[in-house]
Amino acid sequence: MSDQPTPTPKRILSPAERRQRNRTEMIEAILDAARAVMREDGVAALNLQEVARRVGMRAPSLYTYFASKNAIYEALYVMGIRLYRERLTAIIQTYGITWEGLQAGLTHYMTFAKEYPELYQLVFERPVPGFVPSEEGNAEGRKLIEFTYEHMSRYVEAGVITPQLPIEQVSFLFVALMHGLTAMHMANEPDAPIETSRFGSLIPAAMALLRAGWSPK
Amino acid sequence: MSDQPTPTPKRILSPAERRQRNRTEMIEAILDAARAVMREDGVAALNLQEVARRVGMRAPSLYTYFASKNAIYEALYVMGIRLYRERLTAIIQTYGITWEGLQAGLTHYMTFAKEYPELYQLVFERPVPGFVPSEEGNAEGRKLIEFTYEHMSRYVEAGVITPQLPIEQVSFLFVALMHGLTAMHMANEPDAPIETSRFGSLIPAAMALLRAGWSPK
DNA sequence: GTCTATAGCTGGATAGAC
DNA sequence: GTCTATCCAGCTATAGAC
Repeated sequence: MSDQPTPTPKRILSPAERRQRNRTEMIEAILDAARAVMREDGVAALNLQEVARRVGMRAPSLYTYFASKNAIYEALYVMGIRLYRERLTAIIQTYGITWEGLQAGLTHYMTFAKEYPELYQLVFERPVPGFVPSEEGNAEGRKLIEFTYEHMSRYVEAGVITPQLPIEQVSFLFVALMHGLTAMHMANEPDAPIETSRFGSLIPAAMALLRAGWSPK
Repeated sequence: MSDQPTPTPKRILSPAERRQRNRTEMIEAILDAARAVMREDGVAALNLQEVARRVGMRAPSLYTYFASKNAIYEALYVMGIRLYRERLTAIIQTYGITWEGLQAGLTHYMTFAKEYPELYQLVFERPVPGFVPSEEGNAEGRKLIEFTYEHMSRYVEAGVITPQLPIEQVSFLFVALMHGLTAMHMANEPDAPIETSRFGSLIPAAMALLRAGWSPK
């Protein structure tokens, strides 16, 4: 036996695995291209021929990877929800259940819209007439709503905010305020940095006002 | 001379005037049909052949009245802004500059979205990729913004609200909150009566909270 | 898996007869 | 002013050769 330490060998992929890997990469490339088109021309203006051109193939070849145009929307819808939730989870872990954490969590809504406008619109608006997420997509959506609600509850339980309204209503008001500020931000100065933008800079003010309203001591 | 009192005669319209009247009625009929299609299929799904069918003609004939599909969008955009402002003006005149007036004015935003969803979307969202209002349309838009701002200023001057923020920011926060609540209302229960709906019923609560935040005495 | 070819559809807009 | 006929463009999706 050799006393050379056995280096973990780079496992040679089987042909089937290699096919799988290439396929996965292709799917990612297609989704990336689709997102780029949606950003440039609008979510509803997604166009398979343009997507195909960008990944170096012809439109019919896309059907090897996605059953339809709607399947691409669907995949991106689920991706958007998961990405939003992952980022929010990371924020909570960084800040804990604190006033700063609440502010960061709210700011995240606008940040997400700015950084991933195509995913934001797909998840939080109805930009595509006729596109309705499948049951799988809707299940992800419900998970996000539940997550948001639980998230808000933790701030109340921890005493970070002491609202005089049921948590559900508090949650709605926060979401509505962020949704509205985000819409105004994206319509008027989508490229401005959030902290100093006209609408992003209102987030702390809004929070302070709301806190004063809820906990006037 | 006859001592019969001369009844004001129904003035006979000249042929040119009759043509003009018919034309005006036709234009109104076309706009009405277009709004119906937008409501049913989505603003972006407006379709000239369907509009023509509903007013009893063929698509090419529409071009006698409107230069293009975009011209129809444009006309409805301006109509939406004017209608919104007229209704708001009426509300102010009814209530005066009072707390109830402020609430009615805010509620009007959601009411307008519910009653005229196609005009609401056209004016306050960007539902049609590629449609940008002309200079005339934009001028109307600016007038509405200015009107809102002045409207809000009057509540401050009258002492109905005593914000500790610049009026511009107060105005933004109100608009953002209403926009967000309206989006949630229209996405979740567009047919519910506003006063008792999940999101419409939050309007007074939101106002009270905001007032407490601003005027904690 | 990728291609060409094409079906099949929709919809905006124009030309020209009536 | 309204029509028929048509152009033109764009797009999704499928069939079948390679």
